Amino acid sequence: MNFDVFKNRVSISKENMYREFFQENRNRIKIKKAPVAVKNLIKISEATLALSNKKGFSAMSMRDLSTEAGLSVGALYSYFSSKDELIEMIQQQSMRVATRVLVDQLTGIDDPHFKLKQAIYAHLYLSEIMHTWFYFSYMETKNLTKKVQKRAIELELFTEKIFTDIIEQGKQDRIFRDVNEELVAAMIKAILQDWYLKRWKYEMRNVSVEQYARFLIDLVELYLKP
Amino acid sequence: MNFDVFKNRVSISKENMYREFFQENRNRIKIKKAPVAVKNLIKISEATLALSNKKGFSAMSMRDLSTEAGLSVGALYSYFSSKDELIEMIQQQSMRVATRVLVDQLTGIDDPHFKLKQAIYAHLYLSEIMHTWFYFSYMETKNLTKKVQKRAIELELFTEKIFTDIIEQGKQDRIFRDVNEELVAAMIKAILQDWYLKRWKYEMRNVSVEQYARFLIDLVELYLKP
DNA sequence: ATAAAAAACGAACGTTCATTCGATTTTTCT
DNA sequence: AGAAAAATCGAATGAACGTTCGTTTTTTAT
Repeated sequence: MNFDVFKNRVSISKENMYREFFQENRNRIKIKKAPVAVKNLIKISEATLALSNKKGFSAMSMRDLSTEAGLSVGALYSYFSSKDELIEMIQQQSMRVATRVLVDQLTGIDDPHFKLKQAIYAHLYLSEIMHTWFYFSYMETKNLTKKVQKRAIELELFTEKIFTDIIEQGKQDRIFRDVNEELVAAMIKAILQDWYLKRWKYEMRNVSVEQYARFLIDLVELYLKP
Repeated sequence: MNFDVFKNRVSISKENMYREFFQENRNRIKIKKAPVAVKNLIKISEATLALSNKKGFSAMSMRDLSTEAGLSVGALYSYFSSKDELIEMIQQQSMRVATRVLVDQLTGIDDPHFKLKQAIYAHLYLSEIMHTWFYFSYMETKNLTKKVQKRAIELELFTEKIFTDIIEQGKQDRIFRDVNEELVAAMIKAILQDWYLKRWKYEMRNVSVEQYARFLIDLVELYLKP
């Protein structure tokens, strides 16, 4: 599976993401019209992630955000009621999309070899499409509210469990050798995360997502071979 | 090599570290007496790393730091002239110790198998001893001054090159098979970093440093076997 | 014991922050 | 076209920030 195919299949339209989000939060958001709200929610979300990833969320001022998003400071507060709520909003929205895509990509697949491969591709490609959010989530989680931290940790463990389960299944089927599946899963996650955390390095060296995916799959398959 | 042996061998004494640092920066630091300065520099450094790792460096106020370090705000400014300089000071000090230990541990070793093993142990054990600084360095670098960022990137590439060089040597000696050494080195670094970035996870699961080191060494040796 | 030197103190300063809200502009509806 | 509703604006507010500096306390040297 190559990157473009995945991108199309998933077709995460930010438009759809935020329209759905707006419907569910009509009561909290002061804006009435969906098209206006969706357009600005996207601008705000992208500006927040861009600024946070550049100099850190707590160093990002609302004046900075106002400039970057092209909205007045007052207007920003029509979409959320505090800096903390802004983050909660972005996190809730992004986490939902990410988990939905991951689960969708894997349901119905039984063969551990294939499922493992698919899980790696899905993770990697997803982090490529939603790069700014993945990076933000990793780097800022510890600085955010307890509520947001808790959700982030749950996601980390949830995605890791996807791998643990696949490996366990493979062991039972005698397809994989007897390994410590928790350590292998943690190792896979660490390598997946390095891709979006050290983008500058891989770009510098002209390593493509596909190459990286192949490398990781080969590594894991070799390690699991009975 | 187990952790305790390493710990004794390198004997990174904070006392010595900061005494050396004080001697070199007598002109900048307003404090005259070495014992006083060293004692407080250690307190300040540890308090800074603890607070930053909990809620982020830019969210840490000088009043917070004053409380945590047990020194008045005014007294803090006898040791550095600005928040930025404080970080530069801590980084300079820690980076020097880290690189010195790594280089010392590897000079004189020729066998690629053994050198690779030693490099992994040294990295892992060092990050265990200097955990707060490694964590801080990873998480905060992007929020700091350009000067400090540049030094951090250089260190990342320097330590990665240690691995690239070992693998290259092993390939030439026909001990390792023909692999993309840049990707393998990046993978090793990612796994090494995961150890100090996700400590909570490995503690939760009772994984020891030695176990983790063994796992990584086995993985790499298996991957490199001709 | 006392004076001088060193260290620590913390209120005060000017700036920047998140957040608010009455005024203004833009859009919608008749 | 004009009135009502929706959206945007940005100056104002008070709290919190990094940093300074005259004063007080502690240590050192005589």
